[in-house]
Amino acid sequence: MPELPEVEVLVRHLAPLLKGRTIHALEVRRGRAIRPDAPKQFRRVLIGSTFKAVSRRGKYLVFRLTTAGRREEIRMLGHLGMTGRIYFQPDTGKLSRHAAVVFSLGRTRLIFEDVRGFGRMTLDTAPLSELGPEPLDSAFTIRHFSNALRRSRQAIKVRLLDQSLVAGVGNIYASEALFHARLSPRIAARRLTHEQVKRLVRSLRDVLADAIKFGSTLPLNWSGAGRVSGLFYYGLGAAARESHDERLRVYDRQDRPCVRCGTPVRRIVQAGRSTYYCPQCQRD
DNA sequence: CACCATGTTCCTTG
DNA sequence: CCAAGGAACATGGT
Repeated sequence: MPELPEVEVLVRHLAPLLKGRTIHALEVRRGRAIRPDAPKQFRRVLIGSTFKAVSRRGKYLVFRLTTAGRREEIRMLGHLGMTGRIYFQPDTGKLSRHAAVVFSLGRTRLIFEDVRGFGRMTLDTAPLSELGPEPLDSAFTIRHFSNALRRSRQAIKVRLLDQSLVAGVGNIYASEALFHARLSPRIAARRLTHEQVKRLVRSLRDVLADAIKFGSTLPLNWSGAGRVSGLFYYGLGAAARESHDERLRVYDRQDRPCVRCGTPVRRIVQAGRSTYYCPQCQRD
């Protein structure tokens, strides 16, 4: 599911539904899913508390809760890893095989499900302090970005995945933003000109904002019952699936024609991850 | 069987 | 000390 736009769309979905709901019971079915927390402590803190708000920071979901008789609010983080999903289910429904954490909220329950198990939920908020600026915030400036890039010989594509540089960009949108900016993924970060950095900042914003807009209009099946389809990991109808596939302009399009010039899209591996780009539009 | 997958963290090497 | 590369984590799809 999980890059900034997908998490943002999920947060917008969850926030109004969770607000005011109280956790009556909580089952940790896979201990790894709440690392580094201990299940006992995790349950003790959360049972009886009430959701106040849900927001996003980078790829993290930030849940704020309060408990009667407790002054400070509780913050719980959610990270979806590669295959995490969060959804509501009637209390009587059949639990998914990969349901890792189950929050009972009365007649419904909130499920954190994760096939591969790279995601997690935790009361440890330390990871937030490691994150760079939000790419869609005004605090993410060309000046700041340019300074941060100047210190690295690493390829720009690889740098974009560093969450301390800018928060929320993942493997898909890194390729998409570079294609949009017509920049080669292989250029060393420090070699980017001021003009190129400017273009990249704009492209990151455009690509991410478009994806959020697109995801917000998709008829997603939030129940968790639908089959996984595409980035949003929630069921889509056939028509929606088609438009979803066409939304990405280079990612996962190896050997297919570039949507701009027709040159076959190339796939390379950088830092162990696939990068897709058009060798014609994105020259070194 | 082989290879690939939206992410992060830890270990090693230079 | 830092930067960079690679393996590990775990499961499923093609």
